[in-house]
Amino acid sequence: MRWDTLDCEACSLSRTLAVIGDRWTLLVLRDAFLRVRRFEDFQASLGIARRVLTERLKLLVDEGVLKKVAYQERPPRYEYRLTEKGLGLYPALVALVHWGDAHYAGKKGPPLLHRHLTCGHDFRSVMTCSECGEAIDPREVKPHAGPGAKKRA
Amino acid sequence: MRWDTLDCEACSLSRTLAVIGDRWTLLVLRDAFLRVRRFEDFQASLGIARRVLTERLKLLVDEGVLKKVAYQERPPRYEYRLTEKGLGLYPALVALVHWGDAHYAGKKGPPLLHRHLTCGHDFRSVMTCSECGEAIDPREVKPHAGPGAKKRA
DNA sequence: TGACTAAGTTCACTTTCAAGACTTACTAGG
DNA sequence: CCTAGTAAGTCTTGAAAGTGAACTTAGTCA
Repeated sequence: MRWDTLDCEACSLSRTLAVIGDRWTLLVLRDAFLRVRRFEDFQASLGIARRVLTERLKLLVDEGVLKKVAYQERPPRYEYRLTEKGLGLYPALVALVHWGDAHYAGKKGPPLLHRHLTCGHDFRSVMTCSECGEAIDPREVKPHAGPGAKKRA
Repeated sequence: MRWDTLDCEACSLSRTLAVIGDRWTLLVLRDAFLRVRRFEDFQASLGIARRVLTERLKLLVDEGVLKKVAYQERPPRYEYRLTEKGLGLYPALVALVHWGDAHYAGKKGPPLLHRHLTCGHDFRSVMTCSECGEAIDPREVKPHAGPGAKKRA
């Protein structure tokens, strides 16, 4: 299988990675969640090749994860903002950050904390079941084929 | 910044991506969660270059996400199993899958469903606050510097 | 008209990946 | 002892992606 055919796989993870799985894309999204919006600001924060940044932003816009919005008309200047679809990636992003906190924080502790404004505390993400509200233990999950599964011969 | 210096960044997402951000790694982990264990089985499922698979498995073992265990002694044969650290990636993985379900499932629906054995239902993941138990809305989160933040000049 | 800014695009080189073949280690069985 | 088989790699070549820096474009403003 080739990386550039991931979007054709009957697998939601493959299709997701077709959009956000290239190098730097999740870090671009991290910055978008930290309210970075302009090309130069993404570039300054990440320090990556400008062509790579251009390509990542374009794909995210094409897939509706970010939207390119004019913030000035004379001359026309653009910024990139998260869409609802893009906001939907937040749980995955925060879960990755918290996993990194748990395993790679170092002696000083995590570099970034997340304050839940609703209750006023710094939080860790807990993944719960949409049906019963319990925290999910991967040992208590059984994957099974859904309607979009590839047919077995 | 170069991709191969991500682990040196004062950012948990960077450090996480240093471990799981290369091509195919999350798909290797997907298969591990689906109980694929042997090299040939990963290779058959993914269809990727054998050298790439070797490298991905090695890094995951080196970082303690998978463990390489002998399942036979004569001749010695190995399989790769998730560790507790590896199980900790489950929330992020499932969040990515459910995001893909929401946006790329197609007409038939998602290819794979997840049955929560505790309550007997297929579930979607809901990320909640560890402190108050409410579902997290990214608009109600404020990131702020933690103890491991890089010092400002 | 020249300087400036933002947002790209281009170039030469390096690194990573794809595809397939090949190698190694260690049997089991004749 | 030899051969065939299996699992898990390693190697080679060509293609694709990424790096780092310079350059270009568009549209101002003074």
